[in-house]
Amino acid sequence: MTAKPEPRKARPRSRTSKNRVTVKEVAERAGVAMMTVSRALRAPETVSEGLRQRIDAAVEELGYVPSRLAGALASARTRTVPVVIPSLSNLVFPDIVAGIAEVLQEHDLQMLLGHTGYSLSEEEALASVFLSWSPDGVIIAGVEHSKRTRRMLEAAGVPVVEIVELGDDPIDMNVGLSHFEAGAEMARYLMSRGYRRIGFVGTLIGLDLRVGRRLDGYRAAFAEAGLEAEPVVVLDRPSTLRLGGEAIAALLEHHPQTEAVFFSNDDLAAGAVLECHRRGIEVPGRIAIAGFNGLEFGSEIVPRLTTILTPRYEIGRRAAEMLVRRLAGEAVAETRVDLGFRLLKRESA
Amino acid sequence: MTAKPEPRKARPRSRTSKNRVTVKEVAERAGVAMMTVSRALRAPETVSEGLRQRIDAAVEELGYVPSRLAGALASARTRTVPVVIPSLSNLVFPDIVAGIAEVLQEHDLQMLLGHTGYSLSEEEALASVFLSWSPDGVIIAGVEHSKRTRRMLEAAGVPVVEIVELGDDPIDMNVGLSHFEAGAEMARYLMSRGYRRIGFVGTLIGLDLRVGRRLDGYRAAFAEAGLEAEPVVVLDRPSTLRLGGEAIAALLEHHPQTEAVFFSNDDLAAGAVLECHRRGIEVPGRIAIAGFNGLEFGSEIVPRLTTILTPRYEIGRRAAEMLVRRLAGEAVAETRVDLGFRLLKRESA
DNA sequence: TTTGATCTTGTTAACGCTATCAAAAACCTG
DNA sequence: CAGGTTTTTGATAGCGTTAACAAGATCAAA
Repeated sequence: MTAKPEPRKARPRSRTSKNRVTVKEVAERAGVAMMTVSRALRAPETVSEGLRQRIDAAVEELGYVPSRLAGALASARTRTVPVVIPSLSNLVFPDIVAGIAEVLQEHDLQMLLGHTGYSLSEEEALASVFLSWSPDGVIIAGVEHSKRTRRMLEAAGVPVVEIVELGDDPIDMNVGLSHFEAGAEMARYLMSRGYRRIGFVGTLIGLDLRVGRRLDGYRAAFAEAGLEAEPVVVLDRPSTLRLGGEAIAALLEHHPQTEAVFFSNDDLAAGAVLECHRRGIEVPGRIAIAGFNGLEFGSEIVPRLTTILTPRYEIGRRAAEMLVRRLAGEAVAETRVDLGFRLLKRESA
Repeated sequence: MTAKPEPRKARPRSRTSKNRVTVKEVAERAGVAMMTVSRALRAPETVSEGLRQRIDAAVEELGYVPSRLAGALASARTRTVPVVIPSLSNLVFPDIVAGIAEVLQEHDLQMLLGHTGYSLSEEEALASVFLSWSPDGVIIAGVEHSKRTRRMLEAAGVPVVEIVELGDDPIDMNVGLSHFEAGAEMARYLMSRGYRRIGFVGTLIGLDLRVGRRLDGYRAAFAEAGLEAEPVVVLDRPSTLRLGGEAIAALLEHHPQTEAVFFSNDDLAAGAVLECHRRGIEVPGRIAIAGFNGLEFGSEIVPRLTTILTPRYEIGRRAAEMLVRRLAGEAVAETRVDLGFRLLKRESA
């Protein structure tokens, strides 16, 4: 009990997941130092022709695949950018993601996609997981997050781009459009067409606060014109065509004087148009219908959907570009980019 | 030059990405060993109440966030499952992904989503990147991959589930349905409705070999009945409603005797129905139209789309469940699961 | 009490890679 | 061709964690 025990030696063990080939083996095979192998793979031009060939051969023969895990840990760079979006089934996001993916790929950055299901707590959980992987940057939809999420993102010390919606106080960078303005614009347009009793139907679920913004803008425009926006129908389920159909049916029954309806997105609006078609209700004769987003199907149905086109792909690209520029150490002058929207005046309203 | 240089000592450096808080600091603060901190976080029940509290407090005070990178490297487990799908904009995949995500989440596994754009080489690149992150398992759409992709997946030594389509020689596990059978079933159904001149319109792009399978089955059924499937129109762009509309227009012009058309998916089919609507062409009177997948909008248009419903969500869940079971060390008896499909007989054909 | 079994805690050595810096080699230049 | 400069290559020490094992502490049974 008194004799100071000499330091124990833990015996080596084989913890290696499988018979993974490592740089060491490649180095031995090629007769060079590990470091030279590492260099030959990441910056071939810094290694002499001869060695490079020997190394490449060894890599090929051994079927060496570098462990990004180890590389990332050693270099403190993961070349990884998580993208947090609310939903995959909402066709708005694939377009955005496509834009992001394209740019990130060009710069050899790996995109990690996560969806929150429009839930703030999910978003928080996702952010936490993603950040624990030490990403090089983060792209996240929306400007409203839980306090903790915001704190984590700020503390992460990496570039963050909030997308889709423009906020007053972005965490870092922000690319999107004013959903308030878009809502107001549509309201003005509908009024300009002579409609007066104009309803609003939208899904207000969890994180999809963009809808709320559009409604706000919508109301503001009416207030300005001395009119009142009504009826306003708020749905609490994810938007589907079916839901839009049900909504228009209910609305026509309970508020028969309504002349036009602004739906919070094209899915609902198109569903309403289709429902009217089935019921033989004339659009826009009996009731005018407008949507939001400018998805493809809006231009295929009859009558074609009046809607607001959002620059989704462009938002994705721009966000990724800003991120990349920041990673390259360049200063990004404009950290808040408004990409606007376009009113598509078509036959449905 | 002669004196053997004594081993150089590289001086320590600060490579730490930022002022990251590490277990070490937490341990010091709590007055315990690093290992105890590690344990307290991963398996709290193995640490005594008192220490656990001190550790939790230290974690909280320091704002410690474990580095998964380091953890994964040390434990040779990343708790990560890449999911490789062809496309995000094809509405088929979000359903599958939702099923997968749900199960993985329950088991604390992180899903990494990647899309290939239906390109084999993209798929290969993606597989390579994902594997270099040492995932715990892989879920990948389709059963046809490049030789190298297949080799990499086999060599990875982790559970692999190929989904959507059933193959004869899966890499490991396989969940899906027979697209050949589905195509044949639709052909038989259309024939049973009395149609004889039945065309096929589909997009055959890159990796979407499922369409080819459906066509094969379709042809086989015709051959069996002593009829010939024609015309067969092969498109080389991604499916959209617009494309379906154009296709039906062209087909009616060049092959006016055609009585029915089987589209390779609902997008095309719905686009065709809408085009006919615009042109005042009766469906199915003048031309019957059938689709594939059973997406929502098929039941909202008029006439409702006759189609084949695929169990997408279920495919996702099942695939993830099999993967999880394998990770838990359980043997999975049935490694090839046929989840079938359902013919939805509606008004369009 | 003693002894063996069980539970907690700690020590050490990886995990597989790359940043850093130094040595060696190759290249100039007058 | 000496001396300086540039380019290549190499040795070492981490990156931040956890597996493996060992030692102490605690407990139960005898």
